[in-house]
This record gives sequence, C-alpha cells and structure tokens, in this order.
Amino acid sequence: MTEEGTAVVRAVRGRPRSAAADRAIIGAVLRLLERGIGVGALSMEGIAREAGVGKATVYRRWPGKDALLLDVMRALDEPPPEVRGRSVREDLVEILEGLRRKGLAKRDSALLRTMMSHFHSHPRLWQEYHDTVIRARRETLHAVLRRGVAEGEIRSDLDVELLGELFVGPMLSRALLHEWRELPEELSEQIVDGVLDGARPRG
Amino acid sequence: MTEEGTAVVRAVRGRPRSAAADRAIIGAVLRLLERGIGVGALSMEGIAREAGVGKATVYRRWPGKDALLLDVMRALDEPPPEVRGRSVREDLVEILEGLRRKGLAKRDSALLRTMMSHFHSHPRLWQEYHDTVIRARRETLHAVLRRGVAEGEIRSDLDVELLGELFVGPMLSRALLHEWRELPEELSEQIVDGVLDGARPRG
Amino acid sequence: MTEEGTAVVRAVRGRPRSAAADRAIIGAVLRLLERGIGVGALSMEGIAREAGVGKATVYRRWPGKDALLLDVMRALDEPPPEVRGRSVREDLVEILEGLRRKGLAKRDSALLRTMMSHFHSHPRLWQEYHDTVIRARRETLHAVLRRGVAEGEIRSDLDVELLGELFVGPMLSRALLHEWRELPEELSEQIVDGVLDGARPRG
Amino acid sequence: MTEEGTAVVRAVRGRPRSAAADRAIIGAVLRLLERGIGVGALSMEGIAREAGVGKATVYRRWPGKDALLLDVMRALDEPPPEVRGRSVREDLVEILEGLRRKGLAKRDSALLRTMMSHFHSHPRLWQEYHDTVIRARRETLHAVLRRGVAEGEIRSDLDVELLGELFVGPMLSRALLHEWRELPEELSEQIVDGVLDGARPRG
DNA sequence: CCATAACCGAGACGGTACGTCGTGTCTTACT
DNA sequence: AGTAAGACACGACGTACCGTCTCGGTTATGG
Repeated sequence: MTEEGTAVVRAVRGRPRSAAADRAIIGAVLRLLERGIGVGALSMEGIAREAGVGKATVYRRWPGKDALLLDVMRALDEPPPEVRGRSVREDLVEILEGLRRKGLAKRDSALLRTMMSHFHSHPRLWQEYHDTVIRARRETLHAVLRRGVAEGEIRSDLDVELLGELFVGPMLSRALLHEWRELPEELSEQIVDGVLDGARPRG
Repeated sequence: MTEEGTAVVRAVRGRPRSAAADRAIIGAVLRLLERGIGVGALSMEGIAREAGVGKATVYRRWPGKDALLLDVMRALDEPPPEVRGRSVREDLVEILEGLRRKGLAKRDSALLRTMMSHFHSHPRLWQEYHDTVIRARRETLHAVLRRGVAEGEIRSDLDVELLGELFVGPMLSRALLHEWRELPEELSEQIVDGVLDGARPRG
Repeated sequence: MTEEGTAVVRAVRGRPRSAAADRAIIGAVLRLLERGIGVGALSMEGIAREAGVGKATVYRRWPGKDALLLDVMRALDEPPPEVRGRSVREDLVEILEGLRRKGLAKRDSALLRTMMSHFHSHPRLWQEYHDTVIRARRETLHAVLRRGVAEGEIRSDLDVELLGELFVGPMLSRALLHEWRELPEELSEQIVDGVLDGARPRG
Repeated sequence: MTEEGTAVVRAVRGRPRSAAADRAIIGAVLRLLERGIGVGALSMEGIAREAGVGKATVYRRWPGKDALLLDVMRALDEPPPEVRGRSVREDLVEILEGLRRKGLAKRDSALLRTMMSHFHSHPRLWQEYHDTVIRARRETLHAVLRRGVAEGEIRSDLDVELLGELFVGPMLSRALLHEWRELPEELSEQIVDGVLDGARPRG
C-alpha cells in the first residue's frame, strides 16, 4: 500500500505555491494578534494587507479564517515538554508549568479562545485541532500517569483519563476561564500536591 | 465622573422604554442561539429583525453586541442550587451536576464561549460578568468547602480557592474545552470522589 | 386625475432617500467621464468614492452600471431644439447642428457609445433609452418633415421615417462612427442641401 | 523607435509560435460572441479557457483585449463585394445590402460596437481599424461614385466623401444605432433611390 | 387636556469586510 | 523559445453588517 498519509499530492502542473507567501501570512496573523488587535477584529482583508499578499493567495490556501487560525495554532505548537523528571510528581508539575506559561502568552490564549468559541459551530474543526495538538500532550500526561501507577505512586483503581483531568482541569480552568492576569508560580505544585494527597484529611 | 452603575438615572419625561421590546430582544438572542446560528454569526441586524424591533431600539439599550450578550447571560442565570445536602460529598456532587447540565445546553455554552473569546480584549466586560454571575456560584462552593473543613471532612491546610478549583476545574475543562457531546452522568461523582481521596494510593 | 407618471410611489416608512446623494452620484459620473477616464474604466467603486457615498447607496438606486448610465444620459438630455425656423431647410440644419455639437461633447458621446455597446445584450435597456430620449428628437424631426411635405418643400411620396434617416444618418455616422475629431461647421448645411437636391444631376 | 507595424520581426531561434494556437484563440472569441455572451463579459481568462490555451499564449500575441478584438474583426473581414453591376444605382444598392447583411450578424455587430465604445479612449486603435478595414470599403464606394460622376449619373459639384456619407450613413444609423431587429430587404433600394432623387419634389 | 419629549418601526447613510473573479505578469515542467 | 497550467499582487464585483441618522407616528407625563 502506498504511503500517502495526510499530505495530499497536488498536481505538479503550473507555478508552485510560494512558501514565502505561507510564511508571510502566518507571520502576519501572529503579528496582528500580538499587536492586541483582538481576535474578533482579525479580518482576512487585514491579514492579506499586513502580509503584503493578495486576498486570493490567502483563500487559495485556507477556506476561511477559522481554518487559517487552526494552522496558525499548529505552527505555534511546540513539541510537548517530554521531560522524564526524577519523579512522577515532578513530571506532573513540569507539564502543568508548560500549560501555565502557554496560557500567559497573549497570542496563544487569544488563539485558543477563538478556537473554543467556534468549535461548537464547527465540530470538525475542533476535532482536527484536538486530534493534532491536544492528543499528543494528553498522551504525554497519560504516559506519566501510567508510569506512576506501575511504580505504585498513583492509584490503580481510577481511569487514567479521569486522573489526567483532575490534574490538568484546574490549571486550564484558571488559565483560560477565570484569569487573564499572571498566575502564581507555585500554582502547579499546589495543584499536583493537592490532587495527589486528596482533599480529605489523611488518617 | 458620574456614577454610572447599573441603574442609570434616565429623564422621567417622554415615553418610557417598552419592556416588551426588552423581552423581545433578549428572546430573539436566545432563539437565534438555540437555532444553532453560531455565535460569530449573531448580528445586531439579525437580532433586531428576529425581535421585530428597530436597530436603534437595541442600541438605545446596549452599546454593542458584547454588552447585550452579557445581559443575556445574566438573564439566563438561574440562582445557584443552594441545596444543603445530607453530606459535603453530596453537595459537591450536586454543584458539579449543575455545571454539567448547564454546559450541555447549547445556548449557554455558546454564550459562555463568546464571552471568553472576548474577555481578553474587553477585561472590564469579563470582570463584570465574573462579578455578577460567577462570584455567587463560587461563593456557594466555598461555603460548602468551609463547612467541610469545619466538620473535619476536608483538609484544613489548603486554601479554599485552590480546593474549589480542584473540584470545579476538571468539570469545566471537560464541559467547555474538550467535549461537545454528552458527558457521562457519573462524571460528577467520579471527580468528587477522586479529588476527595487523592490520586496517591492510601495507606 | 392625479399626476403620477412613471414615478413609483415608494413606501413612506423609514428615512427617505437623500436627494443630495442622487445628485452627488450623477455628478461624480459626469466628472469622471469628463476627466477622460474612459467608459470601460468606470467602476461602481470609483463612482461611489468620487461621490463620497457608500457603494450600497449607489446599488440601492440602480441595479448596475448600465442602469445608472442610462439615468445619467437622461439627466444630461436637454430638451430638443424646438426652433421653428424661417424655413424647412433651416430647421433641418438646426437639428443637425444640435447633433453635431452634442456628438462633440466628450462625455456625451462616451455615454452614447457605452449604451450602444451594451444594447445588444440588454435590449430592454436600449428600448428604454430609445423611448425616453430618442423618440422625442425623432418626433421633432418628423414634424418638420411633415410640415415640409404640407408646404410642398418635401416630396410626399416617401415615408417620413425614411426621409428622417436620410438627413440624420449621415451626421450620426460621422459623429459617432468615423470621427473623433472636430466636424466642420458647414457639414450640417452640406448634408441638408445634398439630401434635398439629390445626388443625381437635376435637369 | 523601431517600426512596429503589423509584421513584427521575431527572433528566428527557438520553437516557432503555434499557428494552431492562433486559430484556437480567434475561434474561441467568435464562438463566445456568437454564444451571446455579451461583449463586456468577454474576458481574456474566458477566451484562453475556451481556446484550451494558456493565458500567456494569448498575451504573447496581443497586448490586450482590444488589440485581439481588432484582429478578430480583421479576420472576419471578407473582401468588399467589388461587384461591378450593370449600373451605378445597382452597385450602390449592392454595397448597402452588404452592410445590411453584415449588421445582422450578431457577432459582427457586437464586435463593431465594442470597437466603437473603445475608440474614444484608444484613438490609435480605432485609427488602425479604420485604416485597415473601413478604408477599403469606402474606396470601393468612392470608385463607384466617381464612375457615376464620369458617366453623368451623379452630380459633379459635390465632394465624393460627402456623397458617400449620404448613401452609407442612413444604413449604418439604422443597422447599428436604432435597430437590433431585422431590417427590411427593400431598405437598400429605398435609401439609394431617395438620395439619388433628393427629398425635394422634382420640377 | 394638551404640549412636550422620549420612545417606536423602518430604513437610508458612509463605511469596512466578505469571498469571487478578472487583470497582466511570473514561474514551473515539458516540448 | 514556445506551451499549458496555474500562482502571484491587485482591484472591482455585489452583499451584509456596522453604528448613526432621519422619517412619520405613538405614548406618558407635567404645565
């Protein structure tokens, strides 16, 4: 079976698409977002202008603003930390720290919010983002948790999915839903320790 | 600067504003959202049309779409459960269940997403929503937790704010960020029990 | 009987259309044409810009460029000469002189050419222009010719339509089809006398 | 400046231009015009598509749409009738009949209108068409008239140019300006006889 | 009790962005 | 060097909303 993966093989006829244009467009979106232009005020017209590119050149690559933003998010996505720390606890703290720092970046969280605000209307879009970006990070987290279970550091009677949510949920909730100001540096440790030890007093 | 709180002092002369128009406008927004029109596709023009109202009548009441949506959210907000259950555990489950059911309602979560996607650009707006709607629910949660601490059901060495996040965060994360399909009914119990008992194996 | 003519009675609800905008738009077209912008280069976008008016304001009044130009032509149309001269010959010369002067005006002939170039594709448009503008002028000509027949100055055995064409055709042909430079002043007299006397030597 | 007449001297190295492409392009224009596509709706893009040819191949041959149309008109131009009839009158009728039949052809008159509508903005273009296509036909007409003068059939005291206009103008006016429906077959005879005999009653 | 003033619906206003199409130029691989 | 294909920057197309503004008409009150 011929390997084909996601990369669609485009016809090789005609002038090839300019990689410089790709870069200019993605760059323009990031620049505009960093300029604090507000996600709703992002217009394809403005993006093309900022990129020094014709509108058609944008539409040739993406069918609309959301799809473009999806790719911008992917372009932004740095590989998950992948630090195998000295202990399960420290790995969990590391992962949460990554989330905290990410949520602080103005453009990252602006992008994330946009995607969220649209995914109800475009489930396929969200699905795609989820599959591409989030799944990998979840997987890292789950691996750490499974290691914890194997080493006896983590209870074995709970679903790993649920466990992951217990650690990550509080941080996401703070970073994306409630606050738009700096989160305290010790928050990651507090969450990890809180969930590890539980809210009930220990005998 | 004049006090401009919620109760704007209007001139008492002339025809008073029609309460029917208020209702028609709020109703139109809800109807459009339930129709799955997509939050970004909500237009003041369309809202006025659906409400059978002139555009000026809308703008006379709200300076823009966001302010209107904020009021719609407030109109939607039912008083927090306030059920003093038989135990702290059951109260926590009750509160999470309320969130779960709320997050399922298409229009509620659509609204919430919109607000989130805008709050970075309009912090005042978010602040206002937070103060009006969220604070009350947080307060209910914190009261339950403080009762738990008093009764010895909950550890006393953790910040109540943090504790609240540990319970609520995972549910919000699931309801608003990851899923757009039905959440399992037993999720609330699983989260509450997971956080209460902790992720580390006990004794 | 109430005078109503062609003017459609529009609903009187809402803000009435601005007569100033009408004038600004027509004026902008004339200014652009006089500026020698070339009829094909006339764009609705440019017209609106020149008029200081939104594009929608133009499209609210006319469905497209051709319909607008049709109205511009009508606005341009001065009443036919209507000079009852001292003799049939002099009246005919007067009518042809009017055509000659008209054909020289850059914007008039540019407009006329545009209309012509489109009337094959939009026969209704042409029909309307013909009925509104041309018919009146033809009628004036035919009246003069009929007077000539009655006074014995013009042959009575020829169709008046055909006669009219014999006088007017050569001038139109010169003004619109062949030349784009000044026509000699004596041309009108030459044509009238030539047609009156005939091309065959007179006994 | 190098002579740039019709016969451009091209380099003789490399692949020669495809005559098939020339034919395909001209053919495509004619096909589109006959399809009633409307002259203004003719696009270089559409022409290339219809011809199955790259756009560059069109632009390599003609600098723009007008120049292309000019050549199409030339390609269309059949040699003038050149029938030396039995009498001057019959020759004139023959020439006018040629015009009448030509004006009926949808594509011919569409082309002619296009050229007319552009010649004000591009006088050089018109000049070229005039010199190439019209002059020859005029010459034929003038020759007939001069023969008429020599044979005593036509007045000798009138400018031949003017005389020609008297015969041809009415037909052109009818064919191009007023009508877009069939012209009566007897029109040519009526015009010729009318101009020959004159509009004034003959003693 | 009626004038006044703010309300109401409708919809026009100058703008901006939408997504598409055509312009004339360019860049591929191929002939 | 020519060819088909098609990308490129640009700019016009006709539509939809934005938030403001005028219309004619409606409804409470206060003089």
